Amino acid sequence: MKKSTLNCDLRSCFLCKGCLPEWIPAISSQRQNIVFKKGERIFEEGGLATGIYFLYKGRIKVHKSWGDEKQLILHFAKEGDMIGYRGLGADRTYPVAATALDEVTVCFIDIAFFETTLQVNHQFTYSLMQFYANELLAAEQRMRNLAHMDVKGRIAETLLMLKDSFGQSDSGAVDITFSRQDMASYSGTTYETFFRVINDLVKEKMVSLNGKAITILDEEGLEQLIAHR
Amino acid sequence: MKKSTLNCDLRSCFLCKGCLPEWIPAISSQRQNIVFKKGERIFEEGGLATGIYFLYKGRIKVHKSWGDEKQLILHFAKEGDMIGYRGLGADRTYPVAATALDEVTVCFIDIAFFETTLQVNHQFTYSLMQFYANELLAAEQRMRNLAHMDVKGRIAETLLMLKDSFGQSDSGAVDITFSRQDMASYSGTTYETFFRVINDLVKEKMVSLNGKAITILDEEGLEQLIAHR
DNA sequence: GCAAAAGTATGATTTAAATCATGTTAATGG
DNA sequence: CCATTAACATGATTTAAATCATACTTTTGC
Repeated sequence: MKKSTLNCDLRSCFLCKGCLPEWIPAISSQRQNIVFKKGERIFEEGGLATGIYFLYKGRIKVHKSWGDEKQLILHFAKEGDMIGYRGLGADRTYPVAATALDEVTVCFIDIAFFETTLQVNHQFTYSLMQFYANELLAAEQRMRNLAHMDVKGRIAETLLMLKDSFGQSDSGAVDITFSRQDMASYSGTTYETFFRVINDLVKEKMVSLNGKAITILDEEGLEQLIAHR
Repeated sequence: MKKSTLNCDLRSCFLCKGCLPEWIPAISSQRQNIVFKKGERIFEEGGLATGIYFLYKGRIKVHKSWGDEKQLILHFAKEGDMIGYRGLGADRTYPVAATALDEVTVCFIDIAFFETTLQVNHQFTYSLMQFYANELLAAEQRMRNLAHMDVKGRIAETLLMLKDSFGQSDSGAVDITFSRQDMASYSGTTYETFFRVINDLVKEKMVSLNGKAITILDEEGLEQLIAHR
């Protein structure tokens, strides 16, 4: 973690897009651009919530752990995404941890300033409320999936989600490059099981492997694995 | 479902407590008090979101189904609670269903009026945002539990949650009276497994049974089942 | 440039929990 | 009030997925 030389453009993140134009200078004077190295922890689960982060460059995983071995990845964040917003809940601690997956540049907004922003920008507060509402929907959907969908379905869902958010490589194919470990943790399974299921999917010609990358061949097929049987 | 003769008191629900006093007359003229019979569906999963409900009397379960057999209960609501707020998300349909567990009286607020309320009552919008944030936290906690905690732990958690929200019977003991089916669906397991685990807990003297009711004897013990091992 | 660590690959074994099967008891609506 | 359905109880069986064990391969920090 170190101060960045690169400053964000004050217009591509959720915060800057949602605020009154008059408020942008205030943001500009308060924001701190910070760089994290690959693998570095941005904040810890249970740690004091000091502020909100807007991701300017790179990828971050947001996760919650069980014991010290198992973790569930809740979210993969990319450019433009906001993280740390879970710290706005009841007890002002982060209920999750966040780790950089690449070298990452973030814009940090102090929690006190963020709250002032909410008081001043009513429309932004409304957008944030809607944002939370949608996150809640998604979380409950995944809750149901963890409870009732089988692993294969959950992995199919993970692949499609990753394709939608991170897909489209330069080659035109929909390549996905996260570690199997992380993709398994997002799916709520072990990496051994993840690996086996991916092998099945390759046999069934729904995906193909080129080195690390997983390429989706049959989106329809994957969607059918998700439908309740 | 029928119109209620009984009207709510305009001060005990989340809406009335969070709004400007000047807005209460507007609420009063817009609200509709409705009664649902035990077992009646208040709204359907996937149905068009028409408004928000505030529970004035009785209990409601909020659930999401998988196929037509399995369901996951997301929330048990009681007097003062708000339901239907998940319909405020992206596509204006309820992502969950709600069913009356007793005879229930609700106060229904039309979605258009609710949105006007949000525009007028900034502090209420802020409270609602915080409410969602806390729900999100809780949902993600449960997601992790479904992924990594064993059934016994999840059932212990369910019992403690029910005790906190619904406990305290007249006898002073912490009695819980929901159907085993529903408690199992909340825990993310089958009722057979739920039953077996409850038997174990009885043997271990952590709970006791008096007819339908489950009484918690050893809260500490249950909490230990939740701690990650 | 090399060593240690992190990630990947794969088969064998175990286990937790779901499913199946069957009987009993309790609700509730016609 | 009786009948039909829903909820409860319990043992036997199956199965999906985790765990264990072992080997290989790729990173990356010193």
